[in-house]
Amino acid sequence: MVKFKSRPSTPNGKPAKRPRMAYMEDSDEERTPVKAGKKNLESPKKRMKSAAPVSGKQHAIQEQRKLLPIAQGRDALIHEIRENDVTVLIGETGSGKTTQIPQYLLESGLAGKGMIAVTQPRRVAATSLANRVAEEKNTEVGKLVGYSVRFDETSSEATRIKYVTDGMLVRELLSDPILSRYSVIIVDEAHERTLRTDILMANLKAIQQKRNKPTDRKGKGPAAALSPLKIVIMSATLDAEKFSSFYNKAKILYVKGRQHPVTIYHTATSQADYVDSALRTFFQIHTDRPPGDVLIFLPGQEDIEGLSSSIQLYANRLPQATPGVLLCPLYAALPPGQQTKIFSPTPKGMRKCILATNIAETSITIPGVKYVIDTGKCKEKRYIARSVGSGFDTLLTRDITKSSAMQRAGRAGREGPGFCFRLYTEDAFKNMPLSAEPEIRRCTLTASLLQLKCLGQDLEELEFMDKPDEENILSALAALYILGALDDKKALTKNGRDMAFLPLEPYLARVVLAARELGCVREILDIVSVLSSNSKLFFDSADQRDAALEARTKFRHSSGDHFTILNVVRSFDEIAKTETNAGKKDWCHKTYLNFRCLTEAVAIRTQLKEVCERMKIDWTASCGDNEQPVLRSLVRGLVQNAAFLQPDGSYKQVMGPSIVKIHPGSVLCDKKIPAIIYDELVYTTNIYARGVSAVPRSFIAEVPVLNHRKA
DNA sequence: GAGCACTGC
Repeated sequence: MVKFKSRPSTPNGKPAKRPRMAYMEDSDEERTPVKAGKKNLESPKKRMKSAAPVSGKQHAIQEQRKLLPIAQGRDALIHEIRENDVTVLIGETGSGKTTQIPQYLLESGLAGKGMIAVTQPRRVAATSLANRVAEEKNTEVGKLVGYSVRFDETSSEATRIKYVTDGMLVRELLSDPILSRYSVIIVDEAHERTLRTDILMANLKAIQQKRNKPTDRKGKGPAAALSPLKIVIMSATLDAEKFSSFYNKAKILYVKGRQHPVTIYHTATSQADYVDSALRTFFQIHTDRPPGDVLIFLPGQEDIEGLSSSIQLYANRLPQATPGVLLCPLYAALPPGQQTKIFSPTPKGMRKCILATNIAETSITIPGVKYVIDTGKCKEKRYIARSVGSGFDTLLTRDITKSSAMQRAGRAGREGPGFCFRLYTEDAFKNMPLSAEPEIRRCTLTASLLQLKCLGQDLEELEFMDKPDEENILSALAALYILGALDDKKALTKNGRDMAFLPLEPYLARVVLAARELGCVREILDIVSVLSSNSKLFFDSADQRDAALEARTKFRHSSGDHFTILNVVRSFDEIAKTETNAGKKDWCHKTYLNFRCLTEAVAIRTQLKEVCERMKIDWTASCGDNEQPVLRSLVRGLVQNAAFLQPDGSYKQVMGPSIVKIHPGSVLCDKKIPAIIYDELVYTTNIYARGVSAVPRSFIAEVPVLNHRKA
């Protein structure tokens, strides 16, 4: 039995005055509430009438819009944004800020002749928001309202509101450094502080200084013809002051959300085994509480699989009268077919139990959840910079942050009053950091540094909300130098510019450029496309491990994972010649390959071929069955990731001090290979090299930069 | 002997 404190507490840790407190409702912060002001431009009624011919569905949509919490503050919001160059808007979940504000700004004429961009950290968000807003505007997406994400652009000359991924806008800087097409840029989900959001926010500050300078508008300097830029930063409640002070004390506005009350319980004592506590808590809910689905937050796949089978075991032993349990695991690497189960309605007399990673915190909203069990744990990727180019990523379980805990609790109150059981004490909650450290402080900066170099900027000089770590910058500089993207004066080389032009990680871009010299671009594009796909090529869940290994043996290649990938892609291409989409899917299913990964890889490859053509790279050049050019190309990009076998069977980095092991998922695991190169190094239970190939030692020695360093 | 989540002309 897990003991929870009998008195529930509020999500932000303050004692509950009322037993059922609305999520995020109380706060002592001084706020500028947004209310319908007197400076109304037009009455709400008039506004709705002006919309296109009103069908029944349209009417319902417009009625719904009027009911959104943000609707009553419309005119005041427009007024504030008109008066201020930068506005920080804090909007709680369900306020409607992301769909409504762009429309308000357009309707008020505030955008002038320019476009309104709304940035999102995730692709799905950008596309689905554009669809939603187009529907509200009673038009097709791609006309007045459009979107732009990688591989998928739906916008036109007529587009005035464009939903884009933040990465897309950063890319756009390369061709249009002052983002001249836009008159308003709305940065949404700014609190997530992704690397791209931070780079964008730093650039926006500089761009606005250029575009809004009064002296320039009088006709002096190059900015004379520039139209001013409005910036709106939108975020969840935390960190408002930080955004505001970054933009010279920008005005902060608050919009209320619409969220059902969530009652929160903390455990009385801290729990040694969070998986076991989650198991007990689930059955306490299942036997004591009324119907409603349960969402359990766990750090990763391993815990999800473990807890899932324990729950199944105990559920089978319950008395017949107890409702059945429908288990739904949910993590990114799960085959999509098994993810859809979550959205289908819970069968009568059953209780759905969703076991999810962080993916359910922001990316996927699950209907019907009434109870949340929060283990208080997550996994975090963190780059450890080590002297010259020998850093590695860690992926370790750690405690979550306050903002994450609040987000998780909020997932219980989407459709009605809910309950959140935190498997940690109230003190533990109070001691959590407010929000996660921004990515710019904990991720590899190599790709961003290269992009900035192309803009004539530098990580050291650009003004960021949080400064990147010195060691991390040095490590990125070293990496780019080794790849030949920067010269010894830290200046961008021709090679570097070409690398930035390719939509690939710098090291993979270098592999493609090497393949150009060695005449094996065709093979390299096949490999690189899979490596830069988001999803994994091979599925691996505990229950089907042996069958999967068996089905895949025909792809295994003795020189390692890169050639194994090439074999898979070649087979898939063969199948694709004759099979329909369903046939390809079926083939993937039988061989335990991820259809999504291969589909994405094919899209990336197509894009890379187009880019190659523009760069005058012959992508049809092939080396046939000669493996040497392919391995040489890989070595050129992965030279930092080379390791030699030691007498004791371990591997030692060539350019760093670490002892590494070959990841168990690699085809070269347990093999004794004199020299290897690898895609990445991840520290979990050991320092593991993932994506490994065997290469002749001489290939590593012949890379120019190593000769340099010896000389 | 093992894989949090995202993104890109």
